[in-house]
Amino acid sequence: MVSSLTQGSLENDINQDFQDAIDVIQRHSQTRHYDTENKSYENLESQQSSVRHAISYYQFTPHFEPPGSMYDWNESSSWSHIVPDVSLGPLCSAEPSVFYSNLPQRHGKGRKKLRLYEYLHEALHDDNMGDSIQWTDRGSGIFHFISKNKEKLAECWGQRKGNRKTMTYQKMARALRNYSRTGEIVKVRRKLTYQFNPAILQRLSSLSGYSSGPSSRDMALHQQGSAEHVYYSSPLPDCHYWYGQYSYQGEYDLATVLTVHEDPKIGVSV
DNA sequence: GTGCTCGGGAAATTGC
DNA sequence: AGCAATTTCCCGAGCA
Repeated sequence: MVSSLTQGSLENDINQDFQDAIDVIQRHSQTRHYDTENKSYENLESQQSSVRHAISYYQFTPHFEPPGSMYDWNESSSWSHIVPDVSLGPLCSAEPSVFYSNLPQRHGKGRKKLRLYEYLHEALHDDNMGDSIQWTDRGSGIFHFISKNKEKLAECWGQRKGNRKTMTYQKMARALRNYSRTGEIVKVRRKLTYQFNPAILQRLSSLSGYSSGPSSRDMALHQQGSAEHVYYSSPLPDCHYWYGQYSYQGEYDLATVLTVHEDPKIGVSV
């Protein structure tokens, strides 16, 4: 569904912005090499045991409403609009992110504002934010905030946006809850844990050059627990499948999440 | 009871 | 001016 939704209009819409994004990405790739895989490995390793315990948390809101008409998955916001203001205060500048600082400022007309979910995706690939936000399962777009430092990330977000008052995790979480209405990000029934919509994740990952596919560690983890896996076959790929999990599955099996992204039939084209 | 997290209503703010 | 996307404040609920 998303494949057909995204392809046509996306190509038309992105054009110049996408070219800009490529420029940004190229600059980025020249200036920094991310060890996100390793971070992901460590994270997964540390959480491997907790993952099993976590499964019981994954009881999704039965009243969750798929975006449907509310959210247009054709949305093709450019990546270049996430260019930082480079006006980060002491908190963030104290731990400068090359990712941010090397990006050019582009505030031309038609540039959309930086969205929170885009910032979070950036932060997930920012080593400096590794103590605030981490992937729980990168391939599935599940991430969690670190309780101890979640306020730091929130403050950076607030500074990035140039808010008058200090952003707090509570306020940022309120914005995240709004996403569950529109579908960009949904809350996972686990403490401080959220999940990107796969289509959004795929788009962000593609545009930023980060693979959203399962890492070898993911695969290893997957194989390790393969006996426990339940392979849900859904005739509806990507979004429908994703929403199906949230809407209809009584219990969320993390193994399913690890599985679904390995199914080539359930690809999300961008 | 307390602290933390979560969920959501509602008004205000900001940028396009 | 209208709208989208938050931001801000607030209240209540559940849990350890």
